[in-house]
Amino acid sequence: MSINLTPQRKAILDVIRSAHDHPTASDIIARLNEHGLHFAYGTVYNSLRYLTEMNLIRELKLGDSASRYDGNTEEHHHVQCTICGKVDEVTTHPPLDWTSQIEQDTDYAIQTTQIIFKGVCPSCRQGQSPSKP
Amino acid sequence: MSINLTPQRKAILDVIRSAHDHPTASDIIARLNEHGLHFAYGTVYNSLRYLTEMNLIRELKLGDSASRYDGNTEEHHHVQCTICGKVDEVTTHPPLDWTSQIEQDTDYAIQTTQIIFKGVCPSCRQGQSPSKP
DNA sequence: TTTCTTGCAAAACATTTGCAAATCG
DNA sequence: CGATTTGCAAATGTTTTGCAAGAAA
Repeated sequence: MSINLTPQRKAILDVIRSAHDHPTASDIIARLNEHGLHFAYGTVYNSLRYLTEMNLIRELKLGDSASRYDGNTEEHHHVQCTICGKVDEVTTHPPLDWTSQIEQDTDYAIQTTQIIFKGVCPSCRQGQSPSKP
Repeated sequence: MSINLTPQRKAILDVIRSAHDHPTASDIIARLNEHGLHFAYGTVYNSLRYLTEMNLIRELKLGDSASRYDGNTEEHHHVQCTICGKVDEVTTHPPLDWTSQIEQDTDYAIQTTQIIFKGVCPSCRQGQSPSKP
């Protein structure tokens, strides 16, 4: 079963790949609209599911109400600013024996590890009133 | 400001504390009903928010549609079975220098780390009928 | 044709909110 | 009294679904 990139799917994939942030479905629809493209909500969500299943994008569920989508399909993690909500990538990986350690402790056969850091990003940190412990 | 445990909040807290799983709001309402308690949805959600803010429980957003609630407020992580959906605790912590490593790499001031493992639990691995989460 | 995809609207679902009534100190 | 909390219903926001029409193989 090969990949069938319809014009809608291609346009959505392009939006995600050219995004520097991690857009939600609404973000994606807004950006499509800016380009004069008006797809139905159902089509956008169908396409996002299809692209995710085909491993062309990744769906990020960071605990906000809406899923975000990431054009980077390599294994990596994320850090989200608790002030502005921005999401950045984390390419540092946990120690190699970490997963087997968890498998020993939990008796689960671990398939994936999802790590989400929350903190304050550089620009929000600069905007803060200076307070030191 | 001290903690104001109304009968509703106390009943909800009791359900969460006596649960061995990690119940969702609907689970909690169902268990309250079994005890003859019928609170309004709004009240349950208000109470869950209050209890979370008071640090008596923790809200878990594991990427499912509904939040789960955890009576264990100590720092720990979670592993979820990809077959039956069961959630277990992970008490193993990442290396101590892990957070500062991430701070160096990302330039964020890290506040919290949330780690979610996904895998197959012992009973589902054995092919047994999966226990209800 | 047969299969897949789109568009649209409605439905599903978890959660929040507005407001009046009840409660409590 | 004044502040908080409850109950109810309606609203919100995200995502899914049913179905007819359209496109493609």
